[in-house]
Amino acid sequence: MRSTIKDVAKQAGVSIATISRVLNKSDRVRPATRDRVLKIARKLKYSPNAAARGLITRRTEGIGLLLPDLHGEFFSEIIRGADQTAQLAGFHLIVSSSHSSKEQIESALRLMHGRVDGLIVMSPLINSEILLEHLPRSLPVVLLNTLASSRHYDCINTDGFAGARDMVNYLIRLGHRRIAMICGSVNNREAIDRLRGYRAALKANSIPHDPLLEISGDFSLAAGQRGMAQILQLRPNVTAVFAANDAMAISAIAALREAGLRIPDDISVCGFDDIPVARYLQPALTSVHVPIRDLGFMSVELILKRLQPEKRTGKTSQIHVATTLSVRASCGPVAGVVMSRDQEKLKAGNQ
Amino acid sequence: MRSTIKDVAKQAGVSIATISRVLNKSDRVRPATRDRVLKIARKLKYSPNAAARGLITRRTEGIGLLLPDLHGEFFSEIIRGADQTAQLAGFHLIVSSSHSSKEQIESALRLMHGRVDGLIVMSPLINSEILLEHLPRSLPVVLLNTLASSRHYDCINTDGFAGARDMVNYLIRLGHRRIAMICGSVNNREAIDRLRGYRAALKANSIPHDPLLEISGDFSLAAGQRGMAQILQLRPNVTAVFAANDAMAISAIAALREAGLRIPDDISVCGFDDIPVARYLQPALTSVHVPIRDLGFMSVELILKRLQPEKRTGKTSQIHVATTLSVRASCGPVAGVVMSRDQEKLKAGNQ
DNA sequence: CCGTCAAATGTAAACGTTTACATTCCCAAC
DNA sequence: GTTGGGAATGTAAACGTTTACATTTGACGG
Repeated sequence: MRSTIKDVAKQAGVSIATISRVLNKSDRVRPATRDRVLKIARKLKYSPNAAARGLITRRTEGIGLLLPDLHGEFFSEIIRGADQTAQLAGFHLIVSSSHSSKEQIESALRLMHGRVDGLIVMSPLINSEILLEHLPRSLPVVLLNTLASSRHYDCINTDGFAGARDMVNYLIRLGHRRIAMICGSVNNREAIDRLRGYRAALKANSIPHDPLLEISGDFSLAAGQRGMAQILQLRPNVTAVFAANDAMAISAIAALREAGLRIPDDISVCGFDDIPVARYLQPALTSVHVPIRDLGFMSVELILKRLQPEKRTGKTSQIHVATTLSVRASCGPVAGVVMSRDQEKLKAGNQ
Repeated sequence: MRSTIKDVAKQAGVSIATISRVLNKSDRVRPATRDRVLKIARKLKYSPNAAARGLITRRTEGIGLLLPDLHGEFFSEIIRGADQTAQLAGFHLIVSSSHSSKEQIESALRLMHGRVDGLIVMSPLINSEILLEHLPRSLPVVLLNTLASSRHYDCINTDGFAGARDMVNYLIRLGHRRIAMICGSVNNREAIDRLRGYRAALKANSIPHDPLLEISGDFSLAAGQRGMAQILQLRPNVTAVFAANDAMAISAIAALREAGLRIPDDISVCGFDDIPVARYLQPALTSVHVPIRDLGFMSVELILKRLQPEKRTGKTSQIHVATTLSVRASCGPVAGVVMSRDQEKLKAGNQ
């Protein structure tokens, strides 16, 4: 049986209040007493019961992290960013992944009650009203890349629109006109943003929009392969493929290789997210860089801020995370076109 | 303010005990009463406070997951496997990453007290005694690929020794004699096992052991690149490189490409773990397959089993997880050697 | 030697549940 | 009509803390 505060009190010959004082604020207790208590506590391996303490203090020192069914490096980088920040503040993370249905998110939120002081919700898929309706009113909440972003909550959103637009603009400047996009999951906020950015860039460059070039996908490795198979039917029409995330870009490239095509000579491919492994691929993957770990870091920071009593209320933060282009080797000038000096420069770009 | 059981009781005109009965086992309460209570509970958005309940039931329905500073897909697959299993049983996961020092693991374990019913510890780095000493005696614990594996705890260990040995045997059968290994972190259990497997295979095939071919590394992307740079000094001596994990294999391949070498024609490369992305790389990566997600899954299962009162004590499980070889394109017969029919078959292998 | 006061420590209530035990209720059997 | 008994519900203790308030202690000035 785990030892309790009473055990320590009995052995030390003092009351439990004194133990509590020693362990917390050291609210003026005689040094001799303190030392004795500390020694006995250590001997008994005493550590306060979190439930009991949480009950009375109304603080759990926990932060809930609700994630969608994320795969790969994106997922782990978010968690690592969040956990590192939380740990520094003495908080822990309750991670819950895979929410798609109303019931799942409901039960996940219910689970969090009484266990966390704040909630980070990354829910690009869930219908806005359902989510907003079930969000606790009593807890600080951060909405991360969530479809239902609202003025009433602190929000962090990566600018998928601008990122995608910039990437497509880059492709266009390389001479590409027939650019396909392998899309993310339907109803996914990030997928929608990125698709919008793609369309906007085409429009701004007076390139007619061709629905056939918008290939459906779902951010998974398998989807990239399927999507590319579909695109290969359109070849040699298509000279560049923009995948809505890196995972799909990676498997798209694999499909291309299998078909005997060279990248970027025959066809250019780029991704989105710039996961750590992107720069080490063959060819190194051109991608829209998202500061993934910072997303987790900033989310926790926002929660911690709200936990300070004086910051409890007040205007919500609406954080816009900018993306940058990581230009690497997987995109080149359109095949058969002589490179202009401009394009040479572009291709050299940053690492 | 969040509503409590008292609020519900008052509105429903019954005692709090009845509310509790309705919400828990439905311990014979009149249907009319039950319906009334349920309706009011829903109206008030009541959900029981986890801390209060945990205090009295001594159950938190939480499982602690202590992970080392893991990167990439390995990390996320473990968590996903664990979380999915936990969710099905109504449990949640408290994830804590990054523990290297004694203090860190101590404080992480302290944090868990009163918050979890069981603990999964993956701690290949920590000194055995320190870890074992701080493990709670009162909680079910599963040691996952941990250096300090002990008969007194349920343990799950992937057979890194056999996996590495098999891989090196495979390379030898392909004709390789000068095989370098880029190692994992020093003092890391998995790194040690894999290195032992490498040495054992060499010895069994009467290939003299060359310390120069054991390159230090730490499982990170950067280390693979560094390691390969080191190996390139030895070329063309070395015909195959075995990286202790896939991340290092990936960046090793990148370094090789940068040096203008072809894989596997000039040099063969293989990894360990077989992360999901491995099969989509260029060339597709030959790797030792580890059922990563199952590791998380099985760990949670073991904890849940121990939580059943009748299974509380009893012989500990010592689970040995076998690896398999995922033979793909990144390894081939040694350069300049004519392929025998045997080797042809080997290379064709399974996908 | 007493009264005063601050410092040190103790006492007990509170947090929101669950649950053993007590009570009430109602109906059936005598 | 009384009694017995099971079903429904209520009462209160307990879980392990924190903390407002009460009490004890001891030093010191008068």
